Amino acid sequence: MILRLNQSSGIPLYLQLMEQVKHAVETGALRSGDQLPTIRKLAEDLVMNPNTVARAYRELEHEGIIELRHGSGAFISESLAGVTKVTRKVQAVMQSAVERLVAAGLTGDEIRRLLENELAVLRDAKRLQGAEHE
Amino acid sequence: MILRLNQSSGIPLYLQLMEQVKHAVETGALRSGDQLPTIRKLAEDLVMNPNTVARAYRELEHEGIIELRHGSGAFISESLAGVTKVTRKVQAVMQSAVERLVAAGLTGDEIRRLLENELAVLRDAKRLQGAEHE
DNA sequence: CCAAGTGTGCTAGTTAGTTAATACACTACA
DNA sequence: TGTAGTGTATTAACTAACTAGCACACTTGG
Repeated sequence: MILRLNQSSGIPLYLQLMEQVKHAVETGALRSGDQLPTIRKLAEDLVMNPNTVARAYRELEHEGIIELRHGSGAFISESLAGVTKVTRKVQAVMQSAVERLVAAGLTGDEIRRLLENELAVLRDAKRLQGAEHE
Repeated sequence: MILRLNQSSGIPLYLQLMEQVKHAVETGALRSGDQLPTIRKLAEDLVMNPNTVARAYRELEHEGIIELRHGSGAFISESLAGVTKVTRKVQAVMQSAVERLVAAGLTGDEIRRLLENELAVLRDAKRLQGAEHE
């Protein structure tokens, strides 16, 4: 598995790392039990501070994507077995929607706004049902 | 038209203002030619610095949503006439997709990631066609 | 032509987020 | 059992974004 960084993109390095690991998991390039590069090793390869890699790993663990074992290393979680299949179906839904929107001439930003509006509507609806807003 | 702010949400005030103006335009609460509140007036009503309102207005102008006239005030652009009808259709596409995804148990964040992935795929596809990345 | 009301520009203070430096604690294995 | 390799924790420097203060410039209407 190959990880790359874009130092000048303005996107935080630790987020770039998280994104790439997630994407690798979703596409199947990384599977449950696979070991990730060591914090120090990866930091050296990418010429960055180990703390930054550590932060990416820590947050990935918090999201349940990976598992950190103290003296051993970082591994893809075991509980992600059936996830990819569901992901495929769900991806199809989003893909079809995005294709139609792009065909209608919308830009990425406009599509994002559309989604945010829709999510806002749902939040409002929930609030009216008496649910707590997180 | 009523504008409100959430001081403690962590979302920048000027973005909250922009969002609400955009939403009002999309829902038809504001129409082409309508005058918006004065920068100072709105700043006073909402207990914030006029510069923050000015920033929101400036960026809305840059996006073509409103038009600023120096000694006069701020007005909704004239060129937004047919926009809302297209918006309706396009909203329906997104709404249907989001409903299905929520029904599948996905959270807002997960749906956002799904969209970002899809947009990334499109960007990559375009790049391979030789198009320039903005 | 003047005065009140409008948007504009420049500058600085404040804050939150990101990254880096350094020292610590746990685990595997010879 | 000790040592090399792993993740962890604390602190500080750096950076970018947001907001505010204050002075300027344009327009309208009397």
